[in-house]
Amino acid sequence: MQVLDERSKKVLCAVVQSYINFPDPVGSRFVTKRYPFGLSPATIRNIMADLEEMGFLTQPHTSAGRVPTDMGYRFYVDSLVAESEHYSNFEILQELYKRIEALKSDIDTFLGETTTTLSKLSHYLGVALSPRPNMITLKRIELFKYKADKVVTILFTDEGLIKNKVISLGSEVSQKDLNRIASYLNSEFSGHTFDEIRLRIVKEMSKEKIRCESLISKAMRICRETLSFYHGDLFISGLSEVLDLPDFADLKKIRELSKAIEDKHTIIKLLDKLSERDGVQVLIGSESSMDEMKKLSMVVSTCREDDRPIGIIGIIGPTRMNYEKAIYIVNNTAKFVSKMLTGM
Amino acid sequence: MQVLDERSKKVLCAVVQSYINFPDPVGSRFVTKRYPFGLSPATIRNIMADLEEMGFLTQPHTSAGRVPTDMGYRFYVDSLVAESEHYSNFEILQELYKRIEALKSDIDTFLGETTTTLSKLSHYLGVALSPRPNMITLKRIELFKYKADKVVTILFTDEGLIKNKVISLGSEVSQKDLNRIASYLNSEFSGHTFDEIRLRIVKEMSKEKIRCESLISKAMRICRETLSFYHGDLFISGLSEVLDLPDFADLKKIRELSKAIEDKHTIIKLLDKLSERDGVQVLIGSESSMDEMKKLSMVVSTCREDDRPIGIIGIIGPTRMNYEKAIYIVNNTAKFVSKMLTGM
DNA sequence: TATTAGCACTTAACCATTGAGAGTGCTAAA
DNA sequence: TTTAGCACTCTCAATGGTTAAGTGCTAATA
Repeated sequence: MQVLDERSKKVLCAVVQSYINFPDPVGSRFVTKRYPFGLSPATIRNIMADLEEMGFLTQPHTSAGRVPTDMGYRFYVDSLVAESEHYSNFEILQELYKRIEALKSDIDTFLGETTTTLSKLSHYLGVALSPRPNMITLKRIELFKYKADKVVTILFTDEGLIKNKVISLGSEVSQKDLNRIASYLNSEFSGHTFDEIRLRIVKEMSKEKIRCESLISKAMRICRETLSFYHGDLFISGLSEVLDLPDFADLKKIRELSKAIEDKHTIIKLLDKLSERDGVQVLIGSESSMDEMKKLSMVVSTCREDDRPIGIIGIIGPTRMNYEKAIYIVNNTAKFVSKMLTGM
Repeated sequence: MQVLDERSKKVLCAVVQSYINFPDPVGSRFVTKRYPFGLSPATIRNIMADLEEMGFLTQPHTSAGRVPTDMGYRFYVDSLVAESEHYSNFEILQELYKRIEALKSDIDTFLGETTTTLSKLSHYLGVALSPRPNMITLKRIELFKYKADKVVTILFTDEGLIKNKVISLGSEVSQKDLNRIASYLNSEFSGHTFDEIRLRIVKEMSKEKIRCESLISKAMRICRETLSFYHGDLFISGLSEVLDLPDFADLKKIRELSKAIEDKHTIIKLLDKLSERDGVQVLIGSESSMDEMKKLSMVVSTCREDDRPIGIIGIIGPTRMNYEKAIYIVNNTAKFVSKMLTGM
């Protein structure tokens, strides 16, 4: 790929910025007016034609202005990061602190509320994903007898996540036995990740198969069932925010979006992949190589308590997104949430 | 209000039914074709004019067919109930059983999944509301020390709802003290509804104010905080289903709907009101006297375990809803869920 | 040689007009 | 009391002409 000279870069960024602020294809004349480079529309036209040839811009139709491609957005975002954080907005921070500080509940509702905060601040979709089974470590498990043959299991994790689940055993078990089972499970599995535990259980169970009704095999069954459903919860909110955007003026786009939201699967997969790296990450449109996300971008960041990742939060919006603001919000929210959780 | 003769009733129901099946204003000619009453279009026209005068039908414009008003739908629904359950659809039931039977978790996820089942079956919005604080009775409370000055409280209720919450105390408390607090709370509050407990706490605390740091006052604070957040959870799903309906072809309507969904408050209030009565209930459009619901109808039913209401489930759709099918689905789902929970 | 002014060309968006189609209300006949 | 006939109303889709915006190209210019 050819390298861009300084002037082309400036024009490209101007086009992207202008389009982000105002959802109409931007023309050469408009650029000269708004960004006084000291060049005439004709020159800008030439530059824009080059940029189009290189794949940074496109025209919706012959006689319209230009619109950034995903590649164009990518260039813009990268150059944003390069000149680090110019953007700052004290009001947003204040609002953020106010909203998040008020929440002191379990991690799940905390993450849920964080997404609404993100969406309110950004006017895009707020998302959050609690830790995946390979990242989450068991702290303690408690078992309670509950009606006839049912057992309530409660999982405490190092990440501050608490999960409960009702399990139906085939036969009745006394609370005393449950206590023994629980202490066995705690001694065996405390400190291990869910994935590790699952693996161990599979191994143990094949060994244990012979003495089928032993307490251990019951313990294994309980533990397996408890963990089986856990896959990390996805929180999304703010649909009504994005519906006001001109990008979703089209019914078809709204349908796509709501399908993507309801499916969750795709988004979880993406977030999961993104959670491997640290810091704020931006994924633009087709970069995700998911068809459902073709017209959507994500700005995400992992939250950590000390060194432990306790979830990933972010924003989903149209590719024509205010990346600067989104990055600012996500970055600060992630930092703030991390701090809150560490202190919590 | 005038009383309808048999013929008018039939015509009215024909119009409503036809409009439900096919979202175009229905004309006199169409009625004669589809519903062979042995009457000519002209006669039907006269009848329809009468029905319009009485408020059962309207015309979108002079030369269009007629469309039911909320009153028209109401008449139709009432006459449906009168001739009891004609409708039956074995496939739906099978699908229902298959979907719901697979779920054996805690009530919350159970209700959540039930809403998606409802929406998938009906192609409308599925909703569910867990019991309100005045209906839910505490079975047991457990307290665990969790990191520094934090306490995890776990509520067991008779309804099968298990809730947990992290509470930050100002000062550190030993697990031993927590155990004492828990057993105190259990002996005091077990068997009472959340609302009753809240009331009791307020009273006790004003009494207790003098001995501020006593264990009892700590217990009260913990219990109050635990209960304070509980207001019954609302589950909604199936937005992408309703977006395919012609009733929501308009962007403005979608916005309204998504605002209503996100607000939750309105819907909770409505469901709450509806949960007082038993059996399937239908609320049509403006009958709710909520502006947000002007164009929406609800079909709901309470679920009970034995005698105890354990939530309310239902369907939200456009006023032009297939009430017969919706009633059928809601009714059977409620019954089935109740049975599942009782057996669970 | 790089930039710019000028101009012809393209296209979407807007507007008014038109005609077809559907359905009504009214009147007079059966 | 019901029905056939007819004039009237209104929406919807198609049509065509006009406008405005923006381009690409060419020739002139600094």
